[in-house]
Amino acid sequence: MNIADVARRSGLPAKTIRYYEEIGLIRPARSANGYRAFAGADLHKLAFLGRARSLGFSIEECRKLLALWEDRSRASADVKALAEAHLREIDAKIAELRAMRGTLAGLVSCCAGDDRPECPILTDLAGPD
Amino acid sequence: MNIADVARRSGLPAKTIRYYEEIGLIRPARSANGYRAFAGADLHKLAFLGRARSLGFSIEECRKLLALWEDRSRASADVKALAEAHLREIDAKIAELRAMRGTLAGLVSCCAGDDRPECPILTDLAGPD
DNA sequence: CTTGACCTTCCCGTGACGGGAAACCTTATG
DNA sequence: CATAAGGTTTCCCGTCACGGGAAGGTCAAG
Repeated sequence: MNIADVARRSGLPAKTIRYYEEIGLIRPARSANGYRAFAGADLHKLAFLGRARSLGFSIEECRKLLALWEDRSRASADVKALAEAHLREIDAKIAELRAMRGTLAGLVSCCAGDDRPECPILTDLAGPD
Repeated sequence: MNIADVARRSGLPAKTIRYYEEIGLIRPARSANGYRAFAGADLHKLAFLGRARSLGFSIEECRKLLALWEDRSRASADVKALAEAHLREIDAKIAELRAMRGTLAGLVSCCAGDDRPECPILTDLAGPD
């Protein structure tokens, strides 16, 4: 399989696949002409990576997940710990965004939104004076 | 005021303040010795920027907010539109994170988390086979 | 006069790629 | 057989919003 096939089948852009090779997540073979020659296992890994990334795991977390996946003597506790740590990161981000959202929504609801210059959003950003 | 004073009073790191000057958000005067000489207006702008950034506005959005703040003939509708657009971005991010969280929490709850290798998290990431 | 605390600019690194150039390879068509 | 079109390679720069750290100038205190 050439890179375009793998890109189509994995749903990842060719650029991303080359990047993943560069940082050592995959090691596709090479054909005589220098083209990357992807095997089924490479495709499977890329699909795995795509799904892990879509759940918000960082590249380094994906690297660990991939290692666990390939380690048949893994303990599921290690995978679960990784996932739970990521879950806590997600929760922290959601909490931060919700706090922003709350403040901003309050300001927006106070703003007339007409052609006059008075604006509680700017007044708040300008701070207490 | 030197940069350390402004950093302390605005809550922004000196590095950030220099960066904001570099990209044209502020234009502090210079003393004879080459040091930045911040006026009250500069400090006020930096505090404004710090608050806008803490609400998640991008640098370019902050630039627009700053321009609106300094434009006494602004229409509050313009500010409100900017804030509402940002609110929609925040909502989109929250929705994306909540979707991730939902999927991941489901997988985590199915994982035994013991020393056996069987792990539904990895099985799911590996895809339908 | 020296020490130490400031300040300056400059350059590299982050994360996870995307865009685009220059050059090579393959396949289809005339 | 020549050529055109499309696929592939590497390489390098740009993103966003700074942070780290080096090399060197400045200032106030002892």
